[in-house]
Amino acid sequence: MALTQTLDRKGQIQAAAQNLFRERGFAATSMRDLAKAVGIEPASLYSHITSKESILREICFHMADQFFEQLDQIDGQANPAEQLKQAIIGHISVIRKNYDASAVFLHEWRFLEEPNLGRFKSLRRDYEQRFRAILEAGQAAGQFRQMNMKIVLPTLFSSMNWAYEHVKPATLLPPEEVGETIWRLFVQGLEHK
Amino acid sequence: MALTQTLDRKGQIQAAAQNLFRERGFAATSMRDLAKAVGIEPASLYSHITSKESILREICFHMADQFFEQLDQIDGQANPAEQLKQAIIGHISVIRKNYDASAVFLHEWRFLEEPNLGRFKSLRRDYEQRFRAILEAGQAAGQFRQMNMKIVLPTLFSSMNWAYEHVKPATLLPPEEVGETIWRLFVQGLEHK
DNA sequence: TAATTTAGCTAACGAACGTTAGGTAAGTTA
DNA sequence: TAACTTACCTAACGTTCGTTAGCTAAATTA
Repeated sequence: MALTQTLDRKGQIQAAAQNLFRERGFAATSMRDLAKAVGIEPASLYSHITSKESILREICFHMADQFFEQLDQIDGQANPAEQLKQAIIGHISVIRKNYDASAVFLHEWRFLEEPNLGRFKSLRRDYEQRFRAILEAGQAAGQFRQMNMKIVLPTLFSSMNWAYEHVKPATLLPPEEVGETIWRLFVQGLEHK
Repeated sequence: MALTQTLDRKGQIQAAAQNLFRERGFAATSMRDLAKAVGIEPASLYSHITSKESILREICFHMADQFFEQLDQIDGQANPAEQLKQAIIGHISVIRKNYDASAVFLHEWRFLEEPNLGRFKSLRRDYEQRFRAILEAGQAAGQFRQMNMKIVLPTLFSSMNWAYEHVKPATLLPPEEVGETIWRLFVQGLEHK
């Protein structure tokens, strides 16, 4: 990440780890790679962290916190379509603000060890349920058509999560534009009315 | 995959590798893990393959072949919306027929070494262009609304590619149903007309 | 049947892995 | 100033990594 010089050592390690874990994956990144990126000896990392997995753990759970915080800012009075729009834009904004960390959150969580792995999966399930509730409210209110939620829900998440895996230029599209386009695609479809 | 007993050794190695690379990732799967899954000694693998990367290479390019074959079966006379439907269902069918291998294709290709990595990326770009051409034909014909293709195209691919990463029950939904639901979502949207 | 190939084995190579032990020199606190 | 803490170092630990060398016994071919 940028502005590394303003971070303390712990922060530098986390930032470098986010970047390396994103680019090469957790398993293919060695502690020696990480130490080199930070500019210290491998053994010195252990003055600041307790294990390789602990770095991954902090990245994953910190991202989870941010996704939940964003959900809490949705207008509870708005109609389902409007709530969905806010949730989509919020989700994408969190990804965009944490380019490296969100890729790690999305792809590398499986290298968490128990009990963290179980806790993580549980949080993820809760988060998905919040989106499901919005979609079902839309159906109950007659605003959304009846569709198989087992398909629509993962499709929505896949659509929101693509942002991290593309090259920088594409990801520089403003989150509001990406979010609104995906939302319009989902609500109105490609076809002219 | 099932029916291992009907495969020759090379085929068994490929099937086991597809499964392990999907479940743990390429980097976190050792040749000793692979040998154990096949039931032979690690060194014996090298009677059938030339390197760990060569296994990955065969998986990735074999999947690429299948995706392109599927595209060639689309009805060139049909209108863009119909062509899109066929392309989506075809893409998802290929994934479904190759549950493990498609996950490897989608996630582990970055561990290819040059020049295979470059060749792979190029094939991928070509494949995406074929979908883009269908969408743009729909816009040119006035059937699809004008939307930012830099967003719509990756959204479409993300939507099609989720199938592999979910637990078995969800993936047992028939490809036609998944494909048609995603297609309807894209063309008509969630909202009632 | 003799010669060759195939498919596996044991053993081991050098390199890289995550991590720990133990020390040093500078900065901080009592 | 003396005691302690912090942030790093060098050195090395035991393990695992992908892969090779060299062998054997069975299957195949001449």
